[in-house]
Formats: sequence, structure tokens, C-alpha cells
Amino acid sequence: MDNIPGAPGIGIKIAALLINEYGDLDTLLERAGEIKQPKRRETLLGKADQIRMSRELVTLATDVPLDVDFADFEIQDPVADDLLGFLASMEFRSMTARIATKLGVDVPAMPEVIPSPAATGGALAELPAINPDKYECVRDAAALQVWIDRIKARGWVAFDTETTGLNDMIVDLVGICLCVEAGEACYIPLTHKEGEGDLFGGSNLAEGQIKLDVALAMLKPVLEDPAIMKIGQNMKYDFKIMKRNGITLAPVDDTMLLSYALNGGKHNHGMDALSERYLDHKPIPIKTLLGTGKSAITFDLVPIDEAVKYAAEDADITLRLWQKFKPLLHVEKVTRVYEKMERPLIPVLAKMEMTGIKVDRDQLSRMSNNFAQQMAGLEAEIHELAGGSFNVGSPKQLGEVLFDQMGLTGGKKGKTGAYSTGVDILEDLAAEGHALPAKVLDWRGMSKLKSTYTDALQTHINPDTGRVHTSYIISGASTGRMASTDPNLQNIPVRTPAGRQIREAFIADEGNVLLSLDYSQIELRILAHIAKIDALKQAFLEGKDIHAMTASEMFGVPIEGMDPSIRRQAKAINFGVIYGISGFGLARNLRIPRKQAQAFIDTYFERFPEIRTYMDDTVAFAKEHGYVQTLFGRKIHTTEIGAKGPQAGFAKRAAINAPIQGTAADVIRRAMIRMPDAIAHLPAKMLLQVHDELLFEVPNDAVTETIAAVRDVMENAAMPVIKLDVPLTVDAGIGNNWADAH
DNA sequence: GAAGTCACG
DNA sequence: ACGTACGTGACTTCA
Repeated sequence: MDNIPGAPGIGIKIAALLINEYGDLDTLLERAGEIKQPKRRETLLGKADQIRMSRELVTLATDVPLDVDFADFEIQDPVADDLLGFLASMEFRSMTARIATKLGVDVPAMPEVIPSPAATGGALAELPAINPDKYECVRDAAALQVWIDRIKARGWVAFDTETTGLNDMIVDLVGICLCVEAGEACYIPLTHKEGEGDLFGGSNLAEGQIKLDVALAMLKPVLEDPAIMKIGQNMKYDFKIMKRNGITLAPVDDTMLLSYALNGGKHNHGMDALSERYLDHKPIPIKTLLGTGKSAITFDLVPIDEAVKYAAEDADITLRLWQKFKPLLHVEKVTRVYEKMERPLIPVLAKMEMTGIKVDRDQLSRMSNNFAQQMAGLEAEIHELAGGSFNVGSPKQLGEVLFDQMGLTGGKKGKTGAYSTGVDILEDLAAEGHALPAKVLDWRGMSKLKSTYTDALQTHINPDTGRVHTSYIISGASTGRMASTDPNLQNIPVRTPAGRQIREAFIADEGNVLLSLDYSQIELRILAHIAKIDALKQAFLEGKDIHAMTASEMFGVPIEGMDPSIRRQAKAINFGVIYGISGFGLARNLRIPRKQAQAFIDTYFERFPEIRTYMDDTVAFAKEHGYVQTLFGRKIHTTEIGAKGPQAGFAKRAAINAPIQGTAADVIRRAMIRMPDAIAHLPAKMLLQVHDELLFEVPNDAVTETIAAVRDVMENAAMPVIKLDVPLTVDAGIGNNWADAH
């Protein structure tokens, strides 16, 4: 069992290492020493995906499932990252060939045409121009079989779905596009409609389309073939569409995530923008097919001949982008970021999103009615106080009422010349004893909760599942954080009693509870580690109240019996440090004079001198390299760091914050990626991520086990790549609703 | 479609 | 001298 038959000298452990690219570094480095052919190395770089294919082959050859805890094999040294890609390619190629020979099986053609980094420019210049008129429309099974054979021969395919809309939990599949070589793409129409439809509002299927179930049955083996890479732009969308059609896309690559790993912080990663930027080609706007506004149609109503051009072009562009981006992972040393912290999220998030969370519609509805009543009352009072009717929801009109009509003090602001009526201003006015601004604040609070939450959430309840399904944008934030949209479930109220009522509407299914696990002070802990702040590290190791410790150090007061307001100030300073502190910002937050705020900061730097070093070093690094990094190698580009004027201040603070926020984001990503395996033996479902929190739904009788399993994964998520100098601790809460679980 | 406001970590 | 806390998304008003 030590050696793989047909692959003498390659132990199963090594194979496992190769498959996952990271591993016993010493062994791999030893082997690296045996290979001294720079040119071969060059051409082999960037082919790490082949490794994944070998998993099946090794299992096939040995009858030994590679049931290895691959986490053990992650490398400790980012410098070795690209070397591993090379080694993996070398070893895999010979090993696969030998195993295949032994088994007498056909091995899919190994990807050869990924251009080497050096050749990238030239190779792409020779590609055929993008020409939508050249694409093929696949209308029968025989034609589809030709494409399937081409995909098998090539070992990869760019893949794109066309659907009836944007909500991947509701829309229907309309067609599929494939591209195997740049310039050669096809569109497979499946459910296009034509004619007037029948009496029940349905439409007739257009002629000349392969039956949906026939086409899917033909494509399924290829789309699920572990030896064939499926390449897409924003693959989570297509993954979910295909999952709903009974197909699990694997393995997948995603050009959006490649762009994000390579150029995070530089620009957005939408396909149109990438195409214009990297291929100098402006794709056909979808509007030209669907129209806009009320008269817009859905894709199934687009004539097939027109659809072919648009749809197949997307697959063509995606393949070209992939060929451009893929080899750059090694060049930019972000292979691990992409392979370990971006791509594996696709199936994990897809499952979470498809699971959704149960929401109590009646509770939301009652609250909406309640808010409406109270707002009407407040509005009448506000108009009474103002001496006339106006739109309370209009900051412009409110400003005029407050400062022109009523003559309150508080000047203009902003470039538009409009009065600022933000919460700070209104609170100040209310504190001076004015009744109107106080009532406006109340009205605004209710308006916010009603329009954004109690009203809107009801519309997001999926009629089929009865649950709310958010969508995460993996490339949402430059720092590595994700973003939640449609609806955003990462900003559900929690800070006020009225807001928490909305959280109470997020409930567990019968017989289940909601389970919330969140990292305690993760960003401060990471700051302590990255900036090597001894006092902070020590406090975390000893499990101390970190804000009280800070206050004690700064103001020389004992922790026991500390005035809560002192602790509150220290807490604000700790947060400020994470954000790239400034006297002005702290002064505003604490509502204290700027001089005093600056004095606080000076004291802080005195007590924790490592902070200043971290800040200076980070800004200097950003200026020199144009990016900063997380502990796990994620790059956050800081393009405006060299700017002059106020922009420079923004860029500096962002650069100081990014490694901290980004490392925390990396940690929870790693935990999420490991979670499915860690809870596979449990009936628990992962539902939501809110930056430092994971929410689960779990049957009552599995709560204890689930907490133990989840906590273990979360607390050790940095390992083994990073051994933090401080422990990561996770708090757990359970309840029948999200408010109680928190 | 920009600006203003405010919900979250 | 300048003018700011870091990172997001959704809703409303208004040009």
C-alpha cells in the first residue's frame, strides 16, 4: 500500500500531497533539487489542475481511497508556493501516464495550451479575433455528441448557462454554451419559446432544440467528470442552475475569482470589464437582446439565431480570459489563495444559498403594519411642529425646514450645497432640546426598518422553499470579505431593541434550533499577531478583557471596578487602531475634543509601540509594491497609495486595515471550506456567514456535537499554514430564532 | 444615476 | 494645509 502500482517510487502519501499541491515541504523540496531544467519548469508552471484529476486515477489504481486529511499537508512557507505547482505538474504527468498504462485506460489529453507566463502576450495575440458570426448552433443530439467528444479530447471546456433571469433560485435553464478552443464556441438552445402560447399563458417550445432531459443526460458525464475542467465566469451561478437540474459541476475554474485573486483591489471583475481590459473586446450588451424597462423580455423569448451570438461569445471570452489568467497565479504567487480560499467556496456557498433560512412572514407583516401606524403618527407630529406639510423622507426638504424655516444652528455641508441632516447632526439638535429632530430620528429609524427589512424581506421569501436565499459575492470586498445581496443578510439589525425584533423573525425549522458561532475579537487578535504587540498578545493568551486591559495600560487605572466609560473609550481606540486611527476620527467617534483624542492616541502608541511600527511598515510596503498582503498571501492592491491630497489619507488607512480585515476574512473562509467535511456526520446545515459569524440550523438532539465540531474547525482554521501567537476563540449561542442564538 | 442615509461586522 | 475612522448593500429622493 506504500507504493502505487505502476508508479514505483511514488508513495501514496506523496500522491496525496501532489493532489492537493501542498504538503510535506521537505520531501518536495528534496525532489525539487533533482530537477534543474528551467525551460521545462517554465512550460509546466500553471498546470496544477491536473493534480485534481489524479485523485480519481490513484484511487482507481490502488483501490485505496485517498482519505487523507489534506489540511495536514499545507505548506508553511508561501515562498514555496509556485515551486509546488511545478513539482505537482512534473510528478503528476509521469505518474498519470504510468497508472493509465497499467490500467489500460485512456487518459484525457493533458492541458498543453495554457500559455507559459513568458509566452502569454505573444500567444494571445495569435488567437483568432472574436467573431460572433462564427459560432455554431447545436440543434440535435448528433451535433452535441461531436462537442462532447471534443471536450473529452481537450480535457477542459468553458461553460455558460443562459436562463430566464438573474435569480438563480427561481429562473429556468434556457440554453448552454460551450467553448473548447478560442474562437470555437457553440450554443445549445434548450427551452426557447416561440409563437403566441396556449390559453394558460405558456408558450410553445421553438423548433430545432434538443429535448432538455436528453441534452442534460448527454452532458452530465462530462460535466461531472473529475478529469475535465469546467471553466466559467461567476461559476457559483451556473453551479446552482445545474445543481437544480441534477448535475454537480466539478471540477470548476472561475475567471472572476482568478481575476480577484490576481488583481484584488485594482478593479472590478465582471466579464464585460475583464473582456474590455484584457481582450480589448466589448461584448454584445445583453440589453440589445432583451431590451430595457417594462418592454424587456426574458432570454427564452429571444430568437435562437440571435441568442447564439450573444451566448456563445460569453463562453469564448471566458476561455480566453482563463488562458490569460491561469498561468499568472504562479507568477503572482497567489496559487494558494485561489486554490484554497476562493475556488473551493463555490460549492460550499452554493449549498448554503440553496438551503436558505426560514423567515416568519407573519411576524414581519405585523411589524410592517405596526411601523406604518407609528410613522403616520410621527409624521403628523412632525408636520405640526414644522408648521406645515413636507416630505420627512427628503433630506433636502428636512434641511430647509430645520435651518431655514426654524432657524436652527448647524451649517451647510457637502458639494451639492444641501444641508446635512445625518444622524449626528439630528442627535446634536435633539440634545439641545428640539422636539422635531428627535421625532425625525424616530421616524427615520422606523422607515429604515420597514422599507429595508420588514417589507423587503417578505418579497424575498422563495415560493417553492418558503425560505430566504441570499447570494454571496465571493469577490465582493477588496479585503477578502464576501458581500451578501438579494437580500443582504449581513446587515440584519441587532443593535437596537426594535431591530432585534427583525432578527427574531429568522427562525429554525420545526425540531431544530439556530446555532450561532462567532469569533471573539478576531481582528484585534490578528492585529496583535501581525503587529507583534507583546502586551496585547499576552492579554489574549491570559484570556483577559482586552478593552479593560487597554484602558488600564493607558490610564493607569485598575481593571477591577473600572468605570465603564473608561473601558468604552479604550474600546473605541482599539477599533480605531484597526481602522488606521486618526485624531479626527477618534474625536468624532467619542465626541471629544480633537486634542484630547490625539493625546489618547499618543498614549496608546507609547504603551503599545509596536503599533506605530506596523502602521509605518505597512504603508511603506504598500508604497513600494502597490499592494499589501494577508497572512495567507492574499494581495490587496492599493493603487491610490501614492496619491496626493486627502486621497492619500484614505489609501493609507485602507492599507493599514486591509491585512487585518483580510486575514480575518481568510480565516473564516478556510473554516467554511473545511466545514462540510467536518459536519458531514451530523444533521447540521450551514446557513449564513456574517464576516466573523457562522449560523447553523441543527436538530435539537445534535446541538452539542455540532458546537464541538464547528468550534474545532473555526478555532483551528489558520492552521497549519499560520500558527498564530494568540488563540482564536469562538463563542456559541443557540435559540429558536437568530436574536436568541446571538 | 448620483447623493444621502443607515443597517451590519 | 488638507479633512478623514475600515469594509459593505439597500432604499429613497431628486436632478
